[in-house]
Amino acid sequence: MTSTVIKALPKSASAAGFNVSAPAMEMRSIGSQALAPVRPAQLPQLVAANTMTCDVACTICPAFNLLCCGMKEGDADGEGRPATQSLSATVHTIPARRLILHPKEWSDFVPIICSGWAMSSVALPDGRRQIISFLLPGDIVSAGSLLAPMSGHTVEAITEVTYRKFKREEIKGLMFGRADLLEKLFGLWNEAKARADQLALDLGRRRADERIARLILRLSEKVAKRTTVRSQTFDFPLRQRHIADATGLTPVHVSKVLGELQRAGLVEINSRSLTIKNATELQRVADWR
Amino acid sequence: MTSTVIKALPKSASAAGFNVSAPAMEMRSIGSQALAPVRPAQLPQLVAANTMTCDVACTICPAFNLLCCGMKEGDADGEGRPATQSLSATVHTIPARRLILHPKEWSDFVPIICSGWAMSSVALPDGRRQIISFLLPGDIVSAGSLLAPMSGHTVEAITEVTYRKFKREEIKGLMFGRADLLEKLFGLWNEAKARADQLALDLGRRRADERIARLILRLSEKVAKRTTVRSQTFDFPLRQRHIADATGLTPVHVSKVLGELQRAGLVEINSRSLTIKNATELQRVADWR
DNA sequence: CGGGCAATTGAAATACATCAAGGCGTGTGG
DNA sequence: CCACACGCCTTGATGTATTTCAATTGCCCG
Repeated sequence: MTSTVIKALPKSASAAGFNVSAPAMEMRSIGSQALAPVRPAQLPQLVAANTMTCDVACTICPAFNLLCCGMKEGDADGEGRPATQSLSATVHTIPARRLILHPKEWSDFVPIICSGWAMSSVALPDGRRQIISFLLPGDIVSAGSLLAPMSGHTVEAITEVTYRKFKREEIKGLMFGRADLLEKLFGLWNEAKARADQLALDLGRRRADERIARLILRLSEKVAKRTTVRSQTFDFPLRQRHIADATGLTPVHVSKVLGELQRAGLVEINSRSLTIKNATELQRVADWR
Repeated sequence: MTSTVIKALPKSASAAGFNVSAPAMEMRSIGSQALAPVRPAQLPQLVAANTMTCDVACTICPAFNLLCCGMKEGDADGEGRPATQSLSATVHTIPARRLILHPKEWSDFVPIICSGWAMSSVALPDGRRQIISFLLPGDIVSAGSLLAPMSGHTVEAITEVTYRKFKREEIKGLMFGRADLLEKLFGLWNEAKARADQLALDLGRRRADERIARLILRLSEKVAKRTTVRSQTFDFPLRQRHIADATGLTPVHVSKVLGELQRAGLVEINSRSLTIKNATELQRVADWR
């Protein structure tokens, strides 16, 4: 695992890569040039479908909104705090299936996904586990972990993943006293809680096909938020085991239900990519909204 | 529904009643005497098993910890803010089965349970629903709702319930800038999220008997925190329908499993009260901790 | 005293899990 | 380059947990 320390999170630094698909990605040392204004226009033009430019990713990224944009807009209350400039992060790249956060670890760091897919789950000693959320570029690994080390969760890379680790204490120091940043944080919290509650509703009260269809639609929307190009096809690196652990089902049963959905022409999955072929019907199955 | 406006939440005001059991309770106008030091010793001595004195309740009550104790301890940073004194709340008493918070309502108030049992749930249009948590005296109706109106939840009284409604804006005004209060709030929030995630794990990956046994043990601990007297028997106003909606099961099936648990001599339920007769075995069934 | 909610119980249906076998793709070591 | 192992997916047969349906009882409350 490589690791590079960078200073702050300037707009240009995000050029270090936020893309949804997970290509073999190299670490770039962006420490020294961090403040040089690299414009997106100067970057390689690979804005293909389902590939996220840094612009879009940073718009979504809570870290960016909380820590950077918030910074600029926050000028209202006057002070150019030194804390702002000293916010540091280390960048890490890890292969698929590696852990980003161990369930027992009480880390002083807050990881934020930069590229690739990860998952956050809770598990029983006997191996049964429940995936709480899938993490895509721009996602904070558990909003709650921002201000207090919360554990019991396992965070694992699904594809190769690049992420930044911020020091919790620095973030806290920055946020306290900034009402606007706190407001944004509360927004994130409430979203996370609302999703958790919806998950409980799904697991407790919906049947297998509903759950799976809903998972697909949720992921589809989540991916869509991270891309400029609308498309019914997107990268889908999940194994059926992941779908099973997210929906509280068995891999075998997931295979059967997924097979039905495909035979019915609602979706199509091949070579790690998913296409929604009949959105309205899929939404009907999912009892969407 | 009666309603009385009181000022602040002084230690003595909690004498207005925090008890776990839900007797027919009358509103007491505590507005004018709020600041008179009514000592618990002067109250009727009904400290029976499972009856909570205001002392214990206030120790537990997040509102009290956040808004009152925090107040006193917070003297470290010097200022005696006027906001502190102007924190107001209305007290309400409602019968069983009445709603405290409507799913679509975007309320400007934060309710806190003072007596009785309530439940917080999310529901589907077709009537299926999932109980997210049971609320006992001292519980804030959703920690997240403290700082942003979060809805989609239905909060319903199970027994007759007394609760206070605080103005969100006042609470926010009080909390911002008080690092110690914010820390406590984060703690509450993280607890809530952790419970929600455990709930998802239970619903997704445990079987009926485990879920029910765990619910009983959780409630037992929750009640125990609110009483001074240790006892294996406690008030249990839940209908099997509530257990079903909390565990993602059917009332019929709850009846069967509960019947087995009772026939096996693990628990006993009669006349709205529950006794854990074989804790160790119940914990084994529950796969506890 | 009657009506409605709550709980119990049994029989039948069904949704999902488990078990088992085979195919397919992919990486790996000979 | 091939053989092989391994993980992943599929499919069918079988088992089981849970739901649904239905009938009965008790109880509380008007």
